Amino acid sequence: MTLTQLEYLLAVDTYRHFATAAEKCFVTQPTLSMQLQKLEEELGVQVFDRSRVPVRPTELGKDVIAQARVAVAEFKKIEELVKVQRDGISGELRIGIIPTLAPYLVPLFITDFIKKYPQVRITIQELVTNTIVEKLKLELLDVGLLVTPLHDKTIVEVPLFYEAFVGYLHPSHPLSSLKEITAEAIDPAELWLLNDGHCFRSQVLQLCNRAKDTRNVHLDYESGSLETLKRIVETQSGMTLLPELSVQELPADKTAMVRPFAEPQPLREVSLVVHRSFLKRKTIEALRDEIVTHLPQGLRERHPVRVVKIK
Amino acid sequence: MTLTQLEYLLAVDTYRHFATAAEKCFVTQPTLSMQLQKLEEELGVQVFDRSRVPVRPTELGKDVIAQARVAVAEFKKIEELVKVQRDGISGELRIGIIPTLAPYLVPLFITDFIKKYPQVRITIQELVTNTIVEKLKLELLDVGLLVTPLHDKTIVEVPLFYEAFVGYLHPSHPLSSLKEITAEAIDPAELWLLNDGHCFRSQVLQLCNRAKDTRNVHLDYESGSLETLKRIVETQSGMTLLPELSVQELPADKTAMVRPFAEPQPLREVSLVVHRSFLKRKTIEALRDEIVTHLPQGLRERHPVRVVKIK
DNA sequence: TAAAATAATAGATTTAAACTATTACCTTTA
DNA sequence: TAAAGGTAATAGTTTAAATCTATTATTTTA
Repeated sequence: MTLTQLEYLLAVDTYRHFATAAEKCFVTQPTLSMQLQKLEEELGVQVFDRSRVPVRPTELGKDVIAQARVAVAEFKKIEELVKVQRDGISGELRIGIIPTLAPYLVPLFITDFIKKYPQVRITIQELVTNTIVEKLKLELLDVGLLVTPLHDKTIVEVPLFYEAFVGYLHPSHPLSSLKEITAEAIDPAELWLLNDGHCFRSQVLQLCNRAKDTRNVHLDYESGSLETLKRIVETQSGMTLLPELSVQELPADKTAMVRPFAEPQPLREVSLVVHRSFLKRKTIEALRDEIVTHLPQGLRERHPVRVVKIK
Repeated sequence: MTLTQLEYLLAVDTYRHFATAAEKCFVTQPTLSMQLQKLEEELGVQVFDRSRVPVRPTELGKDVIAQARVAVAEFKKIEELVKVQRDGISGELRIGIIPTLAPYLVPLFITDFIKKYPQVRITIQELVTNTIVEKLKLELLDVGLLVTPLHDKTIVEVPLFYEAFVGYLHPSHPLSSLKEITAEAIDPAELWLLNDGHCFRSQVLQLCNRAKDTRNVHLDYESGSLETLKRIVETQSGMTLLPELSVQELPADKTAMVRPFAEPQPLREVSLVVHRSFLKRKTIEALRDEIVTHLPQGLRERHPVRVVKIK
């Protein structure tokens, strides 16, 4: 059994396709096939069921793959150790972040982070929660920024801050006359909502005591970005709920459309999450510190009161 | 970096000698030397300081070695996983056990264990606590049976039972007239003791409130085995302290020389200990179960009251 | 200072990993 | 139902690298 064989094994598990896996490993498909056969022969078990398309692990194969991921991760930490010692914080950092956080959180810290750690190459992908979790498990991402808790044992959550929900209302909306709003006063049926799949959607519905998904809320139109929702409220009518960070830098006329919730404000827990293998630890710790120090004062100091849980 | 290279690395760390390490890896010394050089070159750091005899790790090398041990252990678990699935509990099990426990504990479970798990090849070594701990760290032992706590973060302790101390007195001894003895009544200066290095010695001294080591107790003669101490008390005079298991199967005339402590009896915590890498998990769990089920009734059900800590 | 011990180096040999080309075996589709 | 396309295995060759034996360079010990 060699380290290379395990890497081929993990690649096949990740891509579920021999040729693709081989390409990602920079070898040809027969090379990968043969090494996998040798590995299976040595272990005395079939790891993949090749009779199905796409290939998939056997039952025992799943355990082997899981342990192989642990072993290979521990292996990589040896190189990491030496690298951090020699070059300081450096290397590639692949971040996955949910779309309702990205446009407001990333600008806060990104330039200073790049200035402080010029040796780090950052990749940022806007993805929904489920995709981030999957990619973390396959080691296609190093770290995720999203809303927790996830209730996933293979993922480690590091809470960063607790973000309030706020109302965003057209001046014509009945609740617009109030200084503060409450969950009870909101009719979920008249809320502009994000597409299904965004965790912010389910958080909002849950906040309004509508655990189950709802059809014909307002219209069939459902947006993929908070900015679209804001634009609709601004130029048309109705209301929507937004996360606090998205209304930080509004011009005065638009700030007038924001209504905070009455205390205790509903909050969502925003966390940095990593796979429990804890690769690139130092770099990720640097990222966490950099995000936290760049948060608006109010957010950094807030304690969790009523946190909206997803699902 | 290959798995083989790491194994060479660990072997050199374990034996601190290239030729010996090479032999244990079943390769020649030049092979091992070259692979280690390649590894060091690839990592870009010197792992061993060869200018000293015997060779020793550099500061950074120590970290590399520690992480390499973790990685290689996780690697081995892949094979273990498959093996347990295929063959059930099997393979080699190297047990280290302290001399004050071995002759009384091993006979209790060993034959039934061998009968139940014929696929397991057992090796038992009688060693003092420190040696067992060192060998566990170097993976020269799989499991230790000794008295805890050890206060060592790399070792995991699984308490098995709480064993009482008892007095063993020559009929002529003044305390012999009493039914029970107490620590306060014992003069440590007139106790027959084991050699220095045995944890039972320090436990007994601690029990009698003599934390520091004492010279000229009784005589210069200090025994290496409890059986010798017993024989001295039986045929000569004086007293000694013994662990409970060592007086389980005595003939009537000798049982008469045993005096238990008054409640609360002083107890020592006997544990199964393993390295935190948790190799051979299933086999070791089987061992633990087998030991516990073969304990004398009284021992198995006893709760810890006053436990004598070592050092 | 000579002998012994230890690790590094040189060069040859063996082993095995990787490549190209092709085949076998599915599934999909025309 | 045959043809096309996709997928992994197999065959044979080349390339790379791990290991071996023999020897040298250095340090330690007697």
